[in-house]
Amino acid sequence: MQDASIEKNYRAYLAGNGMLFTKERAVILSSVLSREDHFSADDLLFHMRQEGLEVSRATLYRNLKLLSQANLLVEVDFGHGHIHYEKCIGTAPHEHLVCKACGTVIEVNTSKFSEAVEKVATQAGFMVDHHQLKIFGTCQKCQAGKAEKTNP
Amino acid sequence: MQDASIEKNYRAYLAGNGMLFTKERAVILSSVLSREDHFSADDLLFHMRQEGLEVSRATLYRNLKLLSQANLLVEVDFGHGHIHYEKCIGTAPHEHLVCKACGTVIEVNTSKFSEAVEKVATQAGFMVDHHQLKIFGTCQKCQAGKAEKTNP
DNA sequence: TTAAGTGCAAACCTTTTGCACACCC
DNA sequence: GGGTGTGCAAAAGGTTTGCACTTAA
Repeated sequence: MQDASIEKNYRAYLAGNGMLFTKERAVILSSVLSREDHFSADDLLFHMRQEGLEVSRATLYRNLKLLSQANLLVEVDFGHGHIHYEKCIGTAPHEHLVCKACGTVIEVNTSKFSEAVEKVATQAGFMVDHHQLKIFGTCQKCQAGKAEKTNP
Repeated sequence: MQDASIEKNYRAYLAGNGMLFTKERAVILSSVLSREDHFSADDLLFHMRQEGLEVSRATLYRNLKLLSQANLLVEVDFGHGHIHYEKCIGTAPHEHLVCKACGTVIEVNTSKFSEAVEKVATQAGFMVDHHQLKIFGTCQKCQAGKAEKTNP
């Protein structure tokens, strides 16, 4: 889906819920759509400020929550002490490998799990919205003892 | 594994790292081992106090982290704003279904995923320690519209 | 004896909230 | 115009930390 049509959908979502499409929402939406990685609220704020786009921290948090509710973002937690966000649209289904030694998050493209997830949940009468598989362990670099600690 | 032998292992782990086996550590270990569910630091503290077992909050946090490092606990995050802990030993492999409406966490016993997880990770040169699959959606009760909001 | 651990209280950090003002439709 | 959103600053809530005191080995 193109960004323009995502914005159109978002406007419709907002209107349908009696909410306004403000300039702050426009700016936040386009900043979010421009990111390919997973990011924290702080990351995003930092990058927005670098580009001269000013929104308050409170507004950003309020809107990240809203975008999650609108299914444009998912919240992910890598145990780094804060929430990470990830675009839903234009992102291939993938899972995360989290290195306990250096903190790196590796994405693995796979759709194998999705059907298994669906099956298991359905057996419990559960209606699936989305899932998160996180695999914790040690990345290749750290196994070789040559990674520098990053803390994304 | 019996609790006694777990304690023995833990003592060995501590000794091997130049750490002491204090009475606080003994009390926390046995409290943790007595729990079958997932619990927050605060849950545990509350229950310990009900049983007249006093440790300070700081000590509890320090020791929960230590128990995780010793692979006796895993940290899980259900997006409830705080970490949950879960015993590693004596717990069947299972995954979590988290209801977005009422917050309930349902456990689903399955070992199907483990081999798939292993395979995917190995292809990325990743050494698996443990994994967490969380499935977000709506539980049966909430689909029927008859759940009262709990926030575990 | 002495290095390691504990308790306390204060600090931290991310996220949320109350309120007055601003803005979208 | 009227209700929705924003910014600010303060609060909240879970978790961590500095420091003096205690304790295991």
